[in-house]
Amino acid sequence: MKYADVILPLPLENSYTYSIPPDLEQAVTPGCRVIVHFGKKRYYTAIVMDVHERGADSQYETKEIYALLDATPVLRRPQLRFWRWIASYYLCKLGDVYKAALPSGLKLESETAVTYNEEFEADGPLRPNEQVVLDAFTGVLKLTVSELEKKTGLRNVVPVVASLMAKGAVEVSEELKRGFVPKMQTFIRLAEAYKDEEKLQAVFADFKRAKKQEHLLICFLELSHALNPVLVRELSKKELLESSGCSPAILDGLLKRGVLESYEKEVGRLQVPVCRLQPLNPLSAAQEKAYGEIHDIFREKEVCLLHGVTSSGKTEVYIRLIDEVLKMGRQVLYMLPEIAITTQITERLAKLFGDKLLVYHSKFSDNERVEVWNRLLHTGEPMLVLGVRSSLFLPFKDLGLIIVDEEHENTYKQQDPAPRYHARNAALVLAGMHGAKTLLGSATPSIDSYFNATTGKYGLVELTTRYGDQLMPEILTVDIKELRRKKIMKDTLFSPVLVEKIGEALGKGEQAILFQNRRGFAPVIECKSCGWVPHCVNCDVSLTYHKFRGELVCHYCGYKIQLPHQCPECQGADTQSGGNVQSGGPCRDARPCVSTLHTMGFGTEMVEEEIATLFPSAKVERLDFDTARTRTAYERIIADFEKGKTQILIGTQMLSKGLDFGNVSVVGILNADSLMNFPDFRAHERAFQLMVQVSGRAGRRDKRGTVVLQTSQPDHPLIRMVERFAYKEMVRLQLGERSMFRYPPYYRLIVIVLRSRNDSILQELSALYAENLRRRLGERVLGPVTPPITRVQTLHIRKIVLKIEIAAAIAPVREILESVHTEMQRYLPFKQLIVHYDVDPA
DNA sequence: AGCACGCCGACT
DNA sequence: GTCGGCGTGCTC
Repeated sequence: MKYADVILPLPLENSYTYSIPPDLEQAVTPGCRVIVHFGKKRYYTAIVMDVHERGADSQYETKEIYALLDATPVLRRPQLRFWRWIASYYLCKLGDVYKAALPSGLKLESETAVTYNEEFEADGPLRPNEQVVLDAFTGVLKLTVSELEKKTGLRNVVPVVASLMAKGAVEVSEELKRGFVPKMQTFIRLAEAYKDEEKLQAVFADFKRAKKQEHLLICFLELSHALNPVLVRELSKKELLESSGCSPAILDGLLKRGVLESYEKEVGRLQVPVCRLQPLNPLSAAQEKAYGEIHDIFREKEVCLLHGVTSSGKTEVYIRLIDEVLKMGRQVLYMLPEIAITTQITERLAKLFGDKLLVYHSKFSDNERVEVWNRLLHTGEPMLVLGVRSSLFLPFKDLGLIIVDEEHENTYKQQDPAPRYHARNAALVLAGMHGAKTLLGSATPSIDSYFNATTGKYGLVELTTRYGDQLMPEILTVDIKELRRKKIMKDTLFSPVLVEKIGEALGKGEQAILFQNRRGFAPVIECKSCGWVPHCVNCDVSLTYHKFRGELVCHYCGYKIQLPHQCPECQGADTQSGGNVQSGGPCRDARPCVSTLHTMGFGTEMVEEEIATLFPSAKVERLDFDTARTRTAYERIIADFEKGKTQILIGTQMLSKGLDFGNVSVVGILNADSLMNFPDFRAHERAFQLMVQVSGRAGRRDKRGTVVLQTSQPDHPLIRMVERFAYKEMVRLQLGERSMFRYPPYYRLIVIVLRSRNDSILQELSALYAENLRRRLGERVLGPVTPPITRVQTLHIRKIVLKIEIAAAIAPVREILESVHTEMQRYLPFKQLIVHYDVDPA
């Protein structure tokens, strides 16, 4: 008897052993997907890790593998090694990695389906809920439990279904959700019998009045070259009907005559390659030099950091390297942060690399992602994958190069569900497993990478001139505190300079970008009579006012309510008291003339509203999470701005990601303070990166751009450094602080996040937890601390921070963490805590 | 993660 | 007295 150890897509510690049915003994191999029954009901897609003959000796009863999904493994051998590394370094379960790694089209799960029994007649009165569930079956016989819950609006239909089943009204079964569905298309071919010219002549002679059919057949012969064995090609039904202009009825006539035949064929969803590939652009002298240096560095080092100012043409250098690696017959992974993968870059690469290019992106459909996966799995060809974080998990064969563009982007760190991995750092490990080189690129490298590059761990290459010797933009810092004091900026978000510069730009047919890293209309509203502020019921945050939708929304959990007509606390009494606004900014009545509610602070929606009144004739658009929900919406906004359909683009940090616009002469940073003043050791690094990246959007081929930087701390050292694009100075200053306060890159941070619904248990046990850790790790343990946002989704949060010497091995630390965790489980209320680790938090 | 078992409050 | 709330433990 053979057994397979499998891993399940669940956060479980261990692998599970199933017996292999005799007829599958040969076929089940590591890396294959199998369907297994796990628990009382559910079926899951599991991955075979190991096949062996021991087993059966243990306490539990071994179940049999239910089905084998793959004739050949869906994973390549090194991938499992990579999964194991992620799980061990980022302190999570292998099942978490599995869940993140496979596109969901490859992870079929079972779901309970409920079938209505048509013969059912109630022999007694049904309870109201039972009737509601049965009523959902009008017109359909079968529904899944989740469909039923949606349709009935009931929170928990399972018990109702159970009682209906007992009465014989319904039956339930476990069914696998549909996974990957191949895309089929109908094609048309000439029937075998008519491949002979004479026979075909006879058909034409026979057409008589059927002129349309005759026309269609001629079209078919022309398009398909069916009679020429050299040129013959497959012709889809769609193409035939479109180019001939005939209706399906006419084709049916020919099909009935038996002259033509139709057949179904699987077609790919992946982009159709452009017909002719373009040659590579020649590199500028500076690019050529950088390219040469990278080459030299790769002779001795595994990693190279390319620090190239915005518009220096880093992409051209990448393209040259990609081309070279592909020509050596190896594969390339080109990673970008999620929102930077636009049609711009995709088209550019498609023109150069044609069908060697694969794009892997969360906004692609799941079927498309499975196709990319399968394509890589079944080919050893050199391929270029343009992808996001999760593309690290694709089944590469022999990677030669990984490019991590915009390497400083913190979206490379996965935040919420485990595995909380950093794709840039994980890329280095993956590259190591393939013997590949890694190129990190950024205009504002992360301090960590820059540190590694200057201390010799990585190579460093700099591109200091912008393409075409375009100048860096001029930065005009505006003291908004002063302007407010002088009542010049009393009730507006825009300083006079900014308004003037925008006006000038519009006058010359140029464009402007306005940056405010906060979406919605205002982050807070307040009753100016009684001071009431609406808060989220689940989280410890104020609700953000979204004027467009008339809602108050929680940006942490999505909870939303309608904007109340008046203050629910005081009903808007005492309207005359005139407000207790302390903040410097302008404020608006959330419901003018009606209530005492007014706004505090501002987001992109308010910027949009005010700009529309200042420049009524300009076409304005907003680019943020709310307007760019889908790929098409996002790309439309970008495309409209590129084409000049829009003159002013307002947005959050979505604007800062590697977009190149040719006609932007003004960039406004509306409030730099909100970027700098938040409690995180990386706040200044990030603020600098954001401001420099956004500023980099200003400037045109022939003209220096202008950035208006509004802040209430114009003398802040960080602002001064942004003005001069003094990257190295910023790094030096930050490194001083980091080393003094034991932060990365000198120390490795591991955060233990403890959450609980019960705050007092959380307080007590987190202190105990930290104490236990301190006993083993001493001064390296900080906290527990309560984060600035103390409660998210009804869970209170505390954090314990570990600062580990960078040279220390992680394995002993992991052992200590594990043993302390086990120790903690002795305390019974510990079960009420949800604990996870965040290694190298972003 | 599900799902079942098991123990306590508000209803028939 | 039950229905059903969710705390706790297990799944090869």
